[in-house]
Amino acid sequence: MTSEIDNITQQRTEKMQHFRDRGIDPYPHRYHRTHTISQAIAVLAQQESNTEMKSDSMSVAGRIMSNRNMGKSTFMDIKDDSGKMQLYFKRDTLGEETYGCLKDLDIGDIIGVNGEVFRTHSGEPTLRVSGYTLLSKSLRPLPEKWHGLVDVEKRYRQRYLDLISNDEIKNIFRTRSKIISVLRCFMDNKGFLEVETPVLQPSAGGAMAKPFITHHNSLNRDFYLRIATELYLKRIIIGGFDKVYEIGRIFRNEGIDFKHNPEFTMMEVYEAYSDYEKMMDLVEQMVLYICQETTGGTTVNYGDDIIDFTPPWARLYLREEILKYSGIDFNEYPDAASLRKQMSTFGIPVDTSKGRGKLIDELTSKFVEPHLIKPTFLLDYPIELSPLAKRKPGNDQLVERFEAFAGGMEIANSFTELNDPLDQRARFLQQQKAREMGDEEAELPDEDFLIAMEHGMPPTGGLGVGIDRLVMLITNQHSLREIILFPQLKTQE
RNA sequence: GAGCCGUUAGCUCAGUUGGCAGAGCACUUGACUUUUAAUCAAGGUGUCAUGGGUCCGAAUCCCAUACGGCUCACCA
Repeated sequence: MTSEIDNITQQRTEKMQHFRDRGIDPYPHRYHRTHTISQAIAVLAQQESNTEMKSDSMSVAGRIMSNRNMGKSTFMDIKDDSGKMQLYFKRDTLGEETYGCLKDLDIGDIIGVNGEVFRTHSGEPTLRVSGYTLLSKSLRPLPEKWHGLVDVEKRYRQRYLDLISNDEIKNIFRTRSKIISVLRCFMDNKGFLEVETPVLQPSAGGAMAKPFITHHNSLNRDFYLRIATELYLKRIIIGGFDKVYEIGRIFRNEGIDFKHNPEFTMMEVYEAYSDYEKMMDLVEQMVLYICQETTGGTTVNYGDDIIDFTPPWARLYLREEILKYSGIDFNEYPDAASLRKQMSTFGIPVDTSKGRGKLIDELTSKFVEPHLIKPTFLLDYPIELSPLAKRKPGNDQLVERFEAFAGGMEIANSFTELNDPLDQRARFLQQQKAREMGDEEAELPDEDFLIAMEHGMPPTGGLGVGIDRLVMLITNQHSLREIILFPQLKTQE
């Protein structure tokens, strides 16, 4: 790009050529290391506590992170996935020629070294190098050693540099991986079957969101990237697998911000003969278990707050909480027009294309959600917002649905699943009307799904958990981009 | 999609009222056999995001564009 980087790359390319000139492959096929760096340091600690143990030669490998040349001796730091260790190269040990070739090594190169571990005067665990092997020559300079990589855009676009130079970043992604593995373990132990359903769907259903559209060439038709796994998982329940879950990538064609990435990871769970009450218990147990297995405790720090996941979580009614925080009782406004009018007298700007459900949703996210720091269930949602959920007995306007919140974010959504095919058909029709009124996110009718349900679906509890947001909570990160390795950014140029 | 802020060396950052483009790290050369943000001496390094404009003169002022951040809108 500029002459400077060309310059550095050219110098390093020349150094690489020096190795070739000496008959050394700068990119050898393999290297046998006997220990990781943390294992090597552990061996040193063993030797120190047991003086009869003799120090054996061992080999480790890693990336050179710093280089302190002192003339006839040289110190380097190398880093592998397990940690960091100092290397001590001495001319008297290596011989003049081998020692002299150190000048062709650079920060960023990956090397293998063998020797014995010892501790320097200042207590630093160090490997006294008796031989080294270049494993990969680096042609570009690393970010600055002290400040690391700070530029947020570069951190996301060149995440590998972020991982190399900012150690704490790796821990976030280790925790993310652990959370998913612990979650899987939890579900498996509860007897749930992990299944996979199509990402490419002829019609995008199961949630209210705009889909991505793609094209299948040989079928010559468009497909949608899934916005939810719901309708396929329910078909599986109908098929007789009583407890299923899927952890999968979901795609929604919407704006990007600290809480939203166009692709994100969600777990959906369906259990026959369960309902939303039992799903609340499941969520409480699940999140507590994940927290304990990943942090060792029942609480996490999230910003200035401490969040305790110990059950039971607060179970509050949506209507009462909206009333409490906004002063509006949506029961008094049975249609969109009257609710909209009431909201505007409260000075809340309202989009006239929104139906009653969307208005209630807006009241929730604007007035209630920010207060839900402690783990909380909000119960009983308006029917307009939930075309796949079963009505609340005794109240035709509400469904048996909850959303779980923590840290001011929604982390789970669940309902007692609608299994009455005639009601389901009517709800789809209602959604179609909303769509004709201009609601682009209304649920699309899915005839194939209706046929499935007409064969008989057991009473079922369903649950969706936003894995990314759960990871944000556990790792105390306040942007999705910090917990997704490659967050979506605009392409440059 | 709207508003505000940002973009200067490979990295981290200064840059005064519009008057020669700067530092540290990194890099090159030299000294140094337990250093550790090693130290010491010397050296090279720029499309000041991009494109226009104002001006004798622009990193600096104005306009547009790109990308990013924050706030809002939409959403989980």
